[in-house]
Amino acid sequence: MDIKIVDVAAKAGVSPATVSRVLNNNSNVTSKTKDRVMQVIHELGYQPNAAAKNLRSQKTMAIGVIVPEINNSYYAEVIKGIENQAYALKYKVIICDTSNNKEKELEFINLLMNKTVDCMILVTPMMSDDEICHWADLDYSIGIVGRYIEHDKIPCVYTDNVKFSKEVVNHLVEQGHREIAFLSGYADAIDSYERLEGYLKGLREHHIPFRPEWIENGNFNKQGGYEALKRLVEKQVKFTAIYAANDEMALGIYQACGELGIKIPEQLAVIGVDNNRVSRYITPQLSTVNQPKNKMGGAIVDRLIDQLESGEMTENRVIILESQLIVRDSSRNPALP
Amino acid sequence: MDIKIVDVAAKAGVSPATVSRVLNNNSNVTSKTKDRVMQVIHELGYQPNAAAKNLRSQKTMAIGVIVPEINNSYYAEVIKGIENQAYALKYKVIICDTSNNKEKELEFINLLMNKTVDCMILVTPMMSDDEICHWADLDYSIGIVGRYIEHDKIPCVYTDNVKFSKEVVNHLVEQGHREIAFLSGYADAIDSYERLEGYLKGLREHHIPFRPEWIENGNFNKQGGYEALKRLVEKQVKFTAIYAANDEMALGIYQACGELGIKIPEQLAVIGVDNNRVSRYITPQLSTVNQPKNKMGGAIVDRLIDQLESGEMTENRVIILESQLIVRDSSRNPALP
DNA sequence: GTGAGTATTGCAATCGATTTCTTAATAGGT
DNA sequence: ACCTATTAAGAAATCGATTGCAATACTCAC
Repeated sequence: MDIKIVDVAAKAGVSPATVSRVLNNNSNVTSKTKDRVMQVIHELGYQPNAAAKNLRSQKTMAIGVIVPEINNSYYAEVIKGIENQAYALKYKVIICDTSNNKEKELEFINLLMNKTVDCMILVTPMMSDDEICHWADLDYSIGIVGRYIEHDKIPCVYTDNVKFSKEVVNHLVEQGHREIAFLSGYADAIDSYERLEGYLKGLREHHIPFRPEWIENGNFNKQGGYEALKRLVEKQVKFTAIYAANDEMALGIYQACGELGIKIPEQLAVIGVDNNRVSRYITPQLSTVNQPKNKMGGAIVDRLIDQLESGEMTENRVIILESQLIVRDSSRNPALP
Repeated sequence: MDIKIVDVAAKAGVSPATVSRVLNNNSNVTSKTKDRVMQVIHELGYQPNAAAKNLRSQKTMAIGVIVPEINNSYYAEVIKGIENQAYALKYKVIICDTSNNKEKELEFINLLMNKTVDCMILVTPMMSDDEICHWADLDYSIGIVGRYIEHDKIPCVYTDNVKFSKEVVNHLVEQGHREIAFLSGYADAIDSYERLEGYLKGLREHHIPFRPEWIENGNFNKQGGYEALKRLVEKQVKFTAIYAANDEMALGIYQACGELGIKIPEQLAVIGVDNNRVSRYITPQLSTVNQPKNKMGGAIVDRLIDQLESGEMTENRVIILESQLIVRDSSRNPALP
């Protein structure tokens, strides 16, 4: 049915080898035969069979990407960056959405690494460092977005959670707050841990004694944020500001405050992380931290492909990109000038 | 380096053919040898080489998906539905983001259809019907999301743009409006055309004479919506309600109204399409039309794979899913009970 | 015009799994 | 116990492109 390289070869009066050479490296082919072959290729609309090509050349020109939720805007933006750079480098992108399911994640990794893709990008906050190192030890070519991994062979691109979390605390203190609650995400996600760490360091830098009742968990989703705030209020915890480990939970906080009649930012300052689309449109506008998501995606692709094609470790294994505190109404003290 | 089927065969004391049979159809293998082979497979951690498998079996178990913007929530949700169903049917998903670039789109289609994927899903409002039919005539196995195509071989899943647009107009009329503007998207997008058609039919049903100055173009993006509203006001067009062909443009309308001091919904009723995440959070809450995006993605996968594996056309080539008018504050007449 | 050297091109092996065709082994019936 | 029917397993061809090696054609100098 389909047209094969032998068909092209026959019609052009050359051998399949020559056709292949025309299509690939082009080394040592007369421009006359080259033209003739190209002519036939266009006439017949020939396209090389990818499966055969992959098998023989041991390359697929494909990158696998594993994300927890493709419809979450953070991951969608990272993927966008990956897509763009992959396209520029002539790679295809296979996306695997794990729905936050770790089983699925492992399954995908196994599925893809058998010559389905040349390398993989993990954008997963759930998997442990050890597990990730394990894959790399098996000579799987992988890159990580959003966290740091201590392993020679694994390029990482991320923003410094600890650093920006300290900045968040700093900002809240500047606005006059001394009682600052923290709303964490999944307990086993690396981001939760690091943002908590930054929060604690921030408190310490301002000599604010930490109180355990300030910390609640909201599992990174809106419902979790809503419930967490209600718990805090019910337990009569005293706090004038709250740092949510992502914007999604901050939305839940807004909802709970609405129901409880708590005014933002007058009675409670709120700040999130992610710079979700919604954060700019909600009232009052939500302060947040913006991460260069597109750039992170692009950078990891660059690094991985470079490593893949050069066959050796790239110079800058670890790339830390700057994130940016975006102060909006939800955390601004109206009493200050 | 990697473990191959012959290695497994050797260690298990059988032929490669037997190992293959154990892994695939399992027809005619003693449970004793089967167990032994499985044992060895696990010991060695053998995974079949996908490239070889694809070449020999002429199948890739992969679906290509072409979308204009992966970070647009509408497409992200459709993709999520595709991903889930593909996973259930053991297919992989290759995503191609065209950034609304038609050249790129054609390039991707050619790239993928050469045994890189078994079939493709186009979620593209830009390509013409003729072009799409052209691919199908070349025996490319494709499915369409979001529009109807007149072609035997192409399964389509969509919501009825005309129908819900009439409902939108109907709703606005019920709220007391007779002067209703329409904000279109790209002129060459099928959605723009059909929503306009529904809008016009809606006006006619209510015997409202149509005025050409009511129609503006906003290219489906926020900036376009912003500029379009300003143009309408500048031209002193009279209208008390506006139907934006998507929520994104409605956001632009909100911004323009804010600057011009136009109150929503008191002075202008606004309604969009898409049920964007933002629409629920913006003030006033934006009325919109919700499409079952996940379901659309899942349905097209079902249909395509069914067709692919049965080898014949599925019964329900055309699937029309119900969309749902979501009335919120932006279009509710405060004077009505 | 001849020979050395290089530029083109073809032949055939190869990538790793699947599958058809055979052969060997087992089961079943009388 | 013997012959047939059926099942289990192996040998080898196959999918379609790439590539090392061999062969031929061509160029140029003397």
